[in-house]
Amino acid sequence: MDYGQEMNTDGENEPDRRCVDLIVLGISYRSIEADVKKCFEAFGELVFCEIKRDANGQSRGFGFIRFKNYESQLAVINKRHFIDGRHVDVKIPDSKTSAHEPECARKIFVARLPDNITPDDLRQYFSKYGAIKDVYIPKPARSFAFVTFHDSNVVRTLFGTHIILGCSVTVGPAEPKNKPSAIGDYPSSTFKRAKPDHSSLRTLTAYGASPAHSHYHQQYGQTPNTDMMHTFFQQYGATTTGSPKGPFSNAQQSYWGGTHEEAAAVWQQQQQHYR
DNA sequence: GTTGAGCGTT
Repeated sequence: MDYGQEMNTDGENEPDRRCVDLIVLGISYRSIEADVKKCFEAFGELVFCEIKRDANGQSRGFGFIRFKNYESQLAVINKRHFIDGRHVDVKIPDSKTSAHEPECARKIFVARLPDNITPDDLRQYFSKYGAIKDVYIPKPARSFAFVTFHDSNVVRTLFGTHIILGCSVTVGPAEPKNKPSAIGDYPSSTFKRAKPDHSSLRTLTAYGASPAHSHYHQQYGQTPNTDMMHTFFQQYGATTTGSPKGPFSNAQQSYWGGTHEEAAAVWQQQQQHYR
């Protein structure tokens, strides 16, 4: 699914100036794609135009369009237009930001947080990177927090170490909510070779990281680093003090072996061990 | 064969 984003004709690769699919509401059941197209092409070139239909081909009265240039999108959005004698509304679809993209994609996990840091502190610090939707700090404090942005694109740029109020904190991707065992959500094709070695703590730790790795891959298309794994373990209260090389030394190689089921089992042991 | 808030079979 690619609508030509790489063309970069109008700065559309910049996070806030990208064209997205727009929902067109209130289309006449009699209208066809050409009618919708004709209406919106007056504002700029479309790369996509579609009316949603049921199994019988009957229009469902709404559809989606996408412009090539952001200026065009700006011109039509949240305005009322007329197609075939009916007014239609154009909006950013809700499905794009909620259902289609999980909330955790817009969320960072902040670890090693001093207990005296407030939500306002975090808001103030991270707002220089992008608009913030929510800041969550558990009560009582547990040395971590979640910061949710409006745009998922800033998230991946923040992974690593940050200094907030003189304290070094670690930022990593947030795991899916209510799913510490959401290992089944990750593509098992990622893990298909070796068997995990239950005899070594190092391997246990490495396997425990695989959901985070996989999640990272799926969400951000990059290979996670040691720092990020560190963050992941802290999320679950695991002891990660000491050299980063410590329990993480063979994380990479182990990550690529083993199955999700195995990783899940080992992860359970891992958590027991650290209690 | 009608209708009129909603959210996308790929």
